[in-house]
Amino acid sequence: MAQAHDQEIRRYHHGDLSRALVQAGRRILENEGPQALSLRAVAREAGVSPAAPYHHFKDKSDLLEAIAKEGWMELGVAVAKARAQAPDARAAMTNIGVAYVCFARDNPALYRTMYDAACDRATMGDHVKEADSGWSHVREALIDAGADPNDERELQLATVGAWCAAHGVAEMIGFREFEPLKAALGGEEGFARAVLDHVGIYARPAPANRHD
Amino acid sequence: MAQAHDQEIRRYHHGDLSRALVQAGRRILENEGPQALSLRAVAREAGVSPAAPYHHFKDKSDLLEAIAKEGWMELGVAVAKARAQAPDARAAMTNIGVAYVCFARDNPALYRTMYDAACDRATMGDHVKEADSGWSHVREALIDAGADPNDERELQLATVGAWCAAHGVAEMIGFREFEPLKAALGGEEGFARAVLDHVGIYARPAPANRHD
DNA sequence: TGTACATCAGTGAACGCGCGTTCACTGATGTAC
DNA sequence: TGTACATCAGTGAACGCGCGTTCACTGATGTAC
Repeated sequence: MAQAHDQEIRRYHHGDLSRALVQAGRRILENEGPQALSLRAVAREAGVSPAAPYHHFKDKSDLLEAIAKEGWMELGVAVAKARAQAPDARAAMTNIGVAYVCFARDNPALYRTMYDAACDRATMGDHVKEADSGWSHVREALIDAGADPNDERELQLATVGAWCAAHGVAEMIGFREFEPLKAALGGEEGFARAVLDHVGIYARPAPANRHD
Repeated sequence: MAQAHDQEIRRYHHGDLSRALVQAGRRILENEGPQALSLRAVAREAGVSPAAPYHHFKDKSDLLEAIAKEGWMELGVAVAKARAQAPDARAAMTNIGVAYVCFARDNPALYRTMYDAACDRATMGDHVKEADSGWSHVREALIDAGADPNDERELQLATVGAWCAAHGVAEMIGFREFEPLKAALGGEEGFARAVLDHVGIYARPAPANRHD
């Protein structure tokens, strides 16, 4: 029982099929793209009958949500790491933006699935509210960078703005027409940094110290 | 023959099926969303057999491209109008951004289809290069607003930045978690304006007049 | 002006496909006694 | 420690569905003579 996770031999009872299905789904996303992500394909990839997933997920979209959720968590980790490694508060914002874009670039199908699920439900999901989520890291980084923590509206606006900019760049970065510009700016990361920096995802200083 | 376009009576030869199919597709998008947009559904909606579209489009994706192209053209028109109506160059940028976001909000399924087609091909398409495209209007509006027309890299960067910001806002604006903020900012248009303004989609002044 | 005919733009039936989901089932597991 | 049994987590066959695409066809059109 305890060693079930690591064994390659198939047994009738899988051990942790729920997790295996999510991983299989991610493998399909990576190898074949979002349009190949069917329930049957996931079951097939996990080496299990088409009916098996129904013991773990209500229906197809329930499984997709689980996959998306894992994506949001990993995005949160990437953002947290980028933030932690920044030398100062302003650099933290840039780093976060670049990390966000790189996550989307490195996991394009997963990223697409995450947003598709969000769009279908018209909500980003509960994950944004959790501590350690990408969203809350952006928010805190903005405070670190001088945003007024007492001006809730301003803070929300800044968070949304930074998020939108990063999302926009994430979706544009793959387009061929930007190849020359990317090359001129030192690759995709340089491109992302330059665009985000140009647009300006940083905090506006709080009113008190605005006259700088 | 001449009056064929306006007649309701169905004749064996349709007259302008190509155009009718694009319109049917848009009707489906509006009423049932992107996932309902199958070739068969479009033919059905146009009142024609499933094989008929093949006389006008190579395959399904060819039809989708035609629908997307119409979307890009209309987006260009909306952007042009917003730009033309602005009192000054800076306001033009904001107006363009808001118009972009409103277009996406008012035609969500079409907008999605436009970007999906673009992502599949990894290119935004030739439309961006045309005069009167949304893209070229943004570029020109940035020059009007003080961007250095001789600094091509800077100009491209500014255009990409503004476009990314607008796209980001367009995709975020539907999420429920922003309802309170939208309400506080006077609705969706106010929200879009505030976020775009906060992020800053404007031109950086050319070096010559940078010390303002 | 009339007719023969090539071409065009439809039809409708059929193809094979993969999908999500359900169902009755069965093998494996763990627990109560 | 052994056994009976409830429960759990699988199987595999089947359902109906809508899809993209192809095919031989036919009705309508327009043009050459």
